[in-house]
Formats: sequence, structure tokens, C-alpha cells
Amino acid sequence: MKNNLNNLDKPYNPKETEDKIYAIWEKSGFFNPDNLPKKPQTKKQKTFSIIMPPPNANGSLHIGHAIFVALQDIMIRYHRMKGDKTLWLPGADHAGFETQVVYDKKLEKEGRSRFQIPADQLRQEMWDFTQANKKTMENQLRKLGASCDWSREKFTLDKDIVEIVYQTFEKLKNDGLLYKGKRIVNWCVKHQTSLSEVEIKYQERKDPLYYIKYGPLELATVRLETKFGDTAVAINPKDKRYRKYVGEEIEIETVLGKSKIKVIADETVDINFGTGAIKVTPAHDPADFEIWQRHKDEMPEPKQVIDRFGKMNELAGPYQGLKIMEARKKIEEDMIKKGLLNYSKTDHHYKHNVATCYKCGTIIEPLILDNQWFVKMTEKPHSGGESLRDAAVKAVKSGKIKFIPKRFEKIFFHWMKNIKDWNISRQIVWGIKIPDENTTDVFDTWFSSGQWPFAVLLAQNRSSSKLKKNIFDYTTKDFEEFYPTDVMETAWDIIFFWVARMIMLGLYATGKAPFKCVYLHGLIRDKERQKMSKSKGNVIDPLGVIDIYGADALRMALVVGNAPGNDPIIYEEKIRGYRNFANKIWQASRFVLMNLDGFNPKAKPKLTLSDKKRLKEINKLKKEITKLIESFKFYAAAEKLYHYFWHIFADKIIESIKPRLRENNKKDRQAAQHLLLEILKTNLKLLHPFMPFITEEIWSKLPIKNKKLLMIEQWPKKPF
RNA sequence: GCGCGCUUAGCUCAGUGGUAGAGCAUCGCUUUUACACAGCGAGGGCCGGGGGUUCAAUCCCCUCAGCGCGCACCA
Repeated sequence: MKNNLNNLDKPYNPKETEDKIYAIWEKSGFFNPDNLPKKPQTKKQKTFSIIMPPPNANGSLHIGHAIFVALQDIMIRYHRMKGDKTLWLPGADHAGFETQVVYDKKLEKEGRSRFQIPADQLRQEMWDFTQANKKTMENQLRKLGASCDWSREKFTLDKDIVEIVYQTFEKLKNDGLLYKGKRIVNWCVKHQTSLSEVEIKYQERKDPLYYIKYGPLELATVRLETKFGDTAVAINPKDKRYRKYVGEEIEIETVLGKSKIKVIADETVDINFGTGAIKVTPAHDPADFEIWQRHKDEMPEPKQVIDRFGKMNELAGPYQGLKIMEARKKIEEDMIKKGLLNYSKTDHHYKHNVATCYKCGTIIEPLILDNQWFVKMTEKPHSGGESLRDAAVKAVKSGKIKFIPKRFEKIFFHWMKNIKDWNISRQIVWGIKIPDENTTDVFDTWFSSGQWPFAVLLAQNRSSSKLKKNIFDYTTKDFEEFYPTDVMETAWDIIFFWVARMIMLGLYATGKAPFKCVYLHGLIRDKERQKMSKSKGNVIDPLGVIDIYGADALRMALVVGNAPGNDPIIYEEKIRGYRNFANKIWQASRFVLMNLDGFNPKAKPKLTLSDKKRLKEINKLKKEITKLIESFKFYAAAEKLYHYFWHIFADKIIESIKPRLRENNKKDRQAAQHLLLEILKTNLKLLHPFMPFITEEIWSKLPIKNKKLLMIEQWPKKPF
């Protein structure tokens, strides 16, 4: 029998194979579940679906994306081979704030600024920018071997998706789960937008804690510069020292002169901290804002003394125009001069945590903004049912949604317990405009991506006439077939940003959990355990790696030794090791093919006792691999396959069979050939989800009648 | 402050209530017609410390130490 591998280069050359193979797959149409061979009518068609976490269309794919491709493609290819109607739906995220930040930097380099460009023009520029990135990312996904259904691909700014997002917004509004108003928000003075609770990071800082005289009282504060915005002094109602002042107006002296201020009692004031008395600055402190909300009748309206750029405004008198830290220093000096500061008491080593922007590290300036939309997390909707938070917690507690690894469920519950209402207003141009006549704000990007699993399925084949129809009275074939999806596979660091929101919004909008299982992979580190980032210069470009070692090798390196939830370490030697493995597969396959002359597939093999043992052994392997994949232990399955192929099949079986291939005993030779081919075929199938390119290429060379593509061959399960 | 992890061979990581595992690296030997991106062989570990449960603990419980992470936070 003829063989082709014989003529090829000795070391396996992935470059010559991978693009060609991907083109064959894509052309076959089998990425689309509708084109897959149907099971006999007697058997019920099972489905399997994964919605791909849509990569941000503001750059190119990094090694973290390669992990999700490797893991999800394993599941997808396994289920496809098992005969399930398998859908992997790709997409891209406009990634509102993140993309705005990236684009701001680009503009900065060009000497431009988003605040000087007309909004429409900027939006068009950013649209072109993201569309170009999206194209690049699609090709990168192809390079990685992602067997996703491109015909169903969605972008978060597609018209139909936006329409669905608006309808969910309407529903939330009608259910009383939205409120808007003048609210205090986390304001980033650099990026000029408000941020949600998960978009701020606390950083420990040392700042002086000052003690200042307030009439008959003394109080402690870090923020001298906000004192012009004080609208009350608060004490604990149980504090005997100050109880007599409650309800009184006390006369105070500041650097701006004398004035009067009300003393109020609030239980949140800690008697033991500082002096037990605090200044209340509702316009610049979230906790103080809450105090004001509780004591509106006793206090004047909040007074904003810092503007959106982090500079003192006209209410700060002579300090107007100064940045916060400059103003603080100046005020400190002036207060000392005037004897308003008990300087000897100042704690210069006061450690506290300060909220900063998670992107740029700039200290967040809490500000009161108008027309801010918030989603209520802990209140019940008017139409009945549980709060967004409670429904989500229940779904996980009841096991409707499972986390892998399970420990993340605890982290999830802990966060949900402390969850705050969600500010979904962003003051940037890049995003979905909030349907509110009084604002140009856009939605927090996670408000749309939080709806992604049901939105992309409801948006399929949605004709323009149906576009307007409310999703809550409408369904699609895809939604019926594939929702809830089977697995949401993503990185653990976006549990709160994304996973929690998908669970809450999915349950709310559809009444069903958006997925049955959340598989969380870790963040890739370098050999020094540092996170990979462009600024550190330790990033690994997946395309560069693929160019040298091949996509199969990269995928294996990312899967083996990578248990869920742990942060894997990746380095070149590891990838090289799996390149070597790919070559081992290639060489062993070459050997089998080179020794097939005279092989008759129809002849009944006369197997020896040890041959039969080997077949038993491989039956056991099939079972084990299947079980490991089903239980999400991809790292173990990959390692086992590696070990079997290399150290059992290549080192032991092939070596021991060589003499039999040379002998003239035709029957025994047939048996040996039969054994080799059977084992090779089974291994290629089992390895296919992990190393799809090389296995498909070798499969194409095997002498098999009525051969299909390996990607849709039946997953091995029946014993010989 | 509340909470979650991790600690196993030089490195990266699996693992199970019953005599410790893999890959890489190391050290020998081998250029044998699938493969030197290789083969054959070898060395290497009080499974972080202490205590407990058990016939038996790397595994379960307690405790200590080191490392990492999440949440919260008051001026």
C-alpha cells in the first residue's frame, strides 16, 4: 500500500500542515452544528454548546486567549466526535472602557485627545479600529485551530445585540430594578468616567492624619482639601462626650473664615477612631454621601469643591485651580499659621487604603454626577421573583450552576453577599448609548457582555421584522437548542466582572441559568511567577510560538500541568517538549505507514496473546481518557496520552514488533500490521481534541476506506 | 478585619487513607534503516514544621510557619 509520509521532511513541519488543514475544516462546514451528520432517528440528538468569551477587539490575541482556545476546543472537538450537535459560538467584544483606554493612548501618541474630537468622528474612528482588530483576532483564532462556527459570529455592537440589550434595560426599568439620579460615583480624573465597584482597586498609602479644630470639637481627617465641602459634623449617638451638641449648629473657623455647621448623630461613626467626631463631605466621600441620604432633613445639599479634573473649584476660594495634593499641602500650611491645626498630633504614618482606577492607578475622586443609572442588586422585581443577587446565589447553591474548581463558589458567594448596586453609566463615547434623552453616557460594557450567552443565541437568524419584537416574547431555534449552554470557560479574574453578571442577567432575562458549568482557568505567569504584561516585556506572542513550534505544541504546553483555577507557568522549553512530541507522533506514524506494504484490511488478523493484551490495554486507555475529559481533567488526559503514545506505543510496542515485520511469516506480519494500525488510529482519535492539526494530517494519509475527516470521526468507545 | 488557596524530586506540576508519580533538567552509555526534536539505563524526595484521629496519614482534623490571592475598610 502506498504511503505519503515517507516522502515528507523527516522532522514534522507544522507550518506546511496547519493552514492547509484549517482551510479543509472550514470548507467542510462541520464547524456549523447544522451540517454535522445526524444520528439515527432512534437515538436522541444530544447537543453541546459553548459560547466563546468574546475577546476585546482592541488589540491582538495574547497567550491567555490561547489557553481558552485550547481548553474549549478540546471540549468542542470531543463532543463533536461523540456525535453531539456541537456549537462553539465565537464573537468579539467592543469592550467599552478598555478599548477607550487603549484608543486614548493611541490618540495621545498622535498628539490628539478624545476630548477634542467630535463624538461622531471618534466613534467612527474607533469602529474602524475595532473592526480591523476583530479581523486580526479571527485569523489568530484560526491559527490556534479553534473549530468555532464562524457563520454565527457576533459582535457586541451588532444591531440585533444592541436591540436585545435595550429590551433587557426596559424590562429592568419596568421591574423597578433600575434607578437613576444624582449619585456619588467612583470618578477617574484621568479617564473622565465613572467606574463600578469592581473597576476600582484599593492601594495602601501612607498619608498624614490631621487633627483639626471644629469649634468645640476636634476631628481627624486625611482630606483637608475637602473641608470646604463639609455640610455637617457627625458623631455616634452613643458618644456621651458629644451628645449634647447633636442638633446644634456649632461655629467653626476654617482658612476661609468663620461659619456654622450642624452636628448630627449617625451610628456608623466609630467612637474609637480618631476623636470620635467626623466631618461629613457628601460630595466627595461615598460613606458621607450615605450619611447625607439618611439625614437629608437635617443637612444642606452636598457641596462639590473638586471638579472633574481633580482640581479645586470656586468654592475653595484662593485654592481654586490647585490639584488635590497641592491644595492639601497649601491648606495644611495655612491652617498651621492660623492655629487651626493641632500639628503636634498629626499622625504622619497613618496607613489607609485608597481607591484607585484599576487601569491607570490614579486615585479615584468620588463625585456626585447627575443621570447615573444603577441596577438594584438586592431588591425584588415588581413582576415577582427574587432579587438579581438572590436568584444567582440560589442557582449556584442548588447546583444548577457548578464551578470548577469548586472553591470558586465560596469566593462567588462571599462577593455576592457584599454586592453593591451596579453603576452602569459611563462617560465615554465608545459603547452602547444609554436610551435616556438626558445623557450621552454609554452602558458599562459588562452590562452588554453580561447578556452575551442568551443574546447571541436569540440574535441568530433574526430577520429585521422580528428585530423589534420583544425578546421576552420571542425565541429562536438556536436558543431552544443550545440554551442553557453547557460550559462557560474563562479566566478566574473576571468572575465578578463577567461571570456573576451573566448569571444574574441570564436568570433574570430568560428564567434559566446561562450555563450549567463554569470552568475557570488561571492567569499565565512567566518563570518568575509574574503576570504577563506588555509593559513588563514578558509577554509570549502565541503567533510567534506557533510559527516556530506549531499550534499543536503550544496547545499541549498550555493544557498539560494546568489544573483548573491555578496560574500556569509557561516557558519555551515546555513548548519545545511538545513540539518534540508532535515529531514523535509523526515519526511513529511514518514508521507504521512505511511498513504497511502487503497489508490487507479485510484479512482476519491472527493476533498473538500479547497483541490481545495490547488491545485490551488500549481499550482501557479509551475509557480513561473519556472519563478524564468528561470530568474536566484535561491536564491529566493530555499527559496520559503523551505517556501512552511515546513510552508505550513508540518505545515498547513498535520496538517489539519490528522483528515480526521483517519476517516472512505473512500471517504474523498481517497481525502486526493490524495491531499497529489499530493502535495508531485510536491514538489519533484520542489525541485529536488536544492536537487537532497533526492528527488530522496523519489521518488523511491512513489507508482507510470511506474515510471521513478525523474531526467528525466517531470517538472511540467500542472495544474491538 | 472577613474569607480562599498553596507548600510533594533541581524546575513545572499531578496524585491517592495502604511501599511516593509525570515531564523537563542532570549523569552514563548508544549514532541500531520511524524519530538525536532520538533510544537504553541511572541518580534524585522525613510529600513545609508540630500535634491528633486511625491497624495505617503526603491525603482527614487541629495548630504553627512561609508564600499567594479575594473582599471589606473609618474620617
